[in-house]
Amino acid sequence: MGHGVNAPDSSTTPRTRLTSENAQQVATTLQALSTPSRLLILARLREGPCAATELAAAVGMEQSACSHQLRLLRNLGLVTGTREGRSVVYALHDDHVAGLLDQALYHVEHLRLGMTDATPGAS
Amino acid sequence: MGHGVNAPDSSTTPRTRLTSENAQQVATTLQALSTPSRLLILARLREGPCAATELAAAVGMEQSACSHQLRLLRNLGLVTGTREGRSVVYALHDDHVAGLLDQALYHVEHLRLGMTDATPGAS
DNA sequence: GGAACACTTGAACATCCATTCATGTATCGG
DNA sequence: CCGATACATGAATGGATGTTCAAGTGTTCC
Repeated sequence: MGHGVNAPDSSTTPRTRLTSENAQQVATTLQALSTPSRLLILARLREGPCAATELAAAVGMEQSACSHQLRLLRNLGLVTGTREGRSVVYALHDDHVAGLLDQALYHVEHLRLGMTDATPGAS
Repeated sequence: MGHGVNAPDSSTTPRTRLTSENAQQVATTLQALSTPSRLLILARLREGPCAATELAAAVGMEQSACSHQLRLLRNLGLVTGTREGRSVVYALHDDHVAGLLDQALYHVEHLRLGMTDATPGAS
């Protein structure tokens, strides 16, 4: 086994039960992964820290738009920004973010295997 | 280890690399987990199959609104609906959905531990 | 057949949200 | 100081989305 973040066995009941109270907050956090731009930003940071401008170029979006999304991700505690000279270097907040990203990609990939069409708007 | 779905070790590079191409589809699927209503629906189904009306009551939303969201979840391949008498019994599509839910809850829970305020709109 | 139950569907509506454009702040070099 | 680079921020805009209301389909029982 690795030394990283270990998620619980999915065959057992999850420790954290979802209630009407925390549902909003969980949804808010997961919404960070619900848009291509943020997903690409996080995926880029998954491979290592990166300055804002370089990051924007890497994911192919305007610097301003990227900055807005980075602010959102920072408010959610998913990424951190550190001033370094004139640059601000961004990075994933901790291993849990990397884990969340990995597992999300893993499961979504396998979910798509059993599907013909995942595009909304189908009859 | 359990017999269920096993996600890859998060300390290794994920098998599925996120690209500009599949980012949209991954985002679309993950968006199913980005709203309290759908999250509650999935969490309820996580504990076993359930008829539509009973499901709506369980998550505290109007039957129509619930049906709309169920349609969305069905189009994404996350849940299945089976006619049974006059009822339509809903269930999670497979173990990957349960796994995705569990791991999402697990990571989000641990992410929130290192935070004071996750509410957007903060200065 | 017809009433009652269970669920779906469509349109209208209000809200939210990601991007763009323009401007503001901060750091470095000269 | 002043310009240039690097980011952040605010307002505006267009598109997506969740809910509600009203009507439609399907099923069971008498």
